[in-house]
Amino acid sequence: MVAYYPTMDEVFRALADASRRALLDRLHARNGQTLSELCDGLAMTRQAVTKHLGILEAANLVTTLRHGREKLHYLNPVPIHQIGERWIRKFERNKLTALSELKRQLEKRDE
Amino acid sequence: MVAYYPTMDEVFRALADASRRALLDRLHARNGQTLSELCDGLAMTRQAVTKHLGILEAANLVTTLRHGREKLHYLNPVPIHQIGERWIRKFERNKLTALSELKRQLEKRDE
DNA sequence: TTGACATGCAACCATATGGTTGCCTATTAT
DNA sequence: ATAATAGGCAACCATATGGTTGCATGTCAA
Repeated sequence: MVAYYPTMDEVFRALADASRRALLDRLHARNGQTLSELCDGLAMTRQAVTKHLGILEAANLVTTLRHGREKLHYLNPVPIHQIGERWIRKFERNKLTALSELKRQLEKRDE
Repeated sequence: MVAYYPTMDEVFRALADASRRALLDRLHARNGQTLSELCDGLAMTRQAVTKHLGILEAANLVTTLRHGREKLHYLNPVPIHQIGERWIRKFERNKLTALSELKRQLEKRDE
C-alpha cells in the first residue's frame, strides 16, 4: 500500500471554511464522535456535514473508523502542524523588522 | 479613526488560494514591490493579480502605499502569526496523545 | 505637451462551492 | 421479524470565486 499525501493546498482549502473549522474544534473538544453527534445543534443537514467531513478526510485532517453502523471521526493534527512548520513559521521571522523595513524602503525611494 | 480588524475567517479564506500564497511568498522574498513587478512571469492578467492583492489587503495581509503612479505592496505577517498563535497552536497539544487516545477509545467501545 | 506607462473600474463568464431534497442500504434493538 | 437508527449516494440549485476583456484615469519622461 502506497500512502496518499494530500497537498498543502488541499489542507489550506479545507481549513478555509468556518463550518469545517468548527467541526475540527468539536473533535478537538471530544475526539471520536459519530456523524450524528457531529450534526447535533448545527444549522445544516446531515448530508452537508457529511460533505464537509469528506473534505476534511481527503485533506487528512480527519480519520474515520467504522464501528458497526456508526462512523467514528478522529482529528489528525499532523497536517495543521505541518502548515505551522512549513508555511507560517517563515513569515514570523520578519515580524519585528517589517515596520522598520517599510520605513527604510520609503526613505530610500524618496532619495 | 477606528481601526478595522479583519476576521480570522477572512484571513483563512485569503490564504486558501495558491496564487495568493505565491504573492505573499514573492513579497516575503522582496518586500515593497509594485503591481507590475508582482505580475511579472505570472500566467494571469494584471487585473486578476489586482483582485488577489485586494483580497490580501482586505485581510490585512498586505499593506499598500502609493508612490507617484506606482503602488507599493508590503507584507504584513501579523495576521499569519495570529493564526499560528490562536488556531494552530491549540491543535498541536494533542499531537502526541492522538494515537494512544484513539486506541483507548476503541477499546472502550468494544467493552 | 503628448505619448507611454502604472493602475483603476466595471461588466461579463465558466466553474467551484456549500447547501438542499429524495431515496437507498446496513445495522441494531424490541 | 421488523421498525427505528446510522449512514451513503446522486441529482439539483444558488451563489461565490477566479478569471477575462475593454476602457478610463493619473503620472512621468522626452
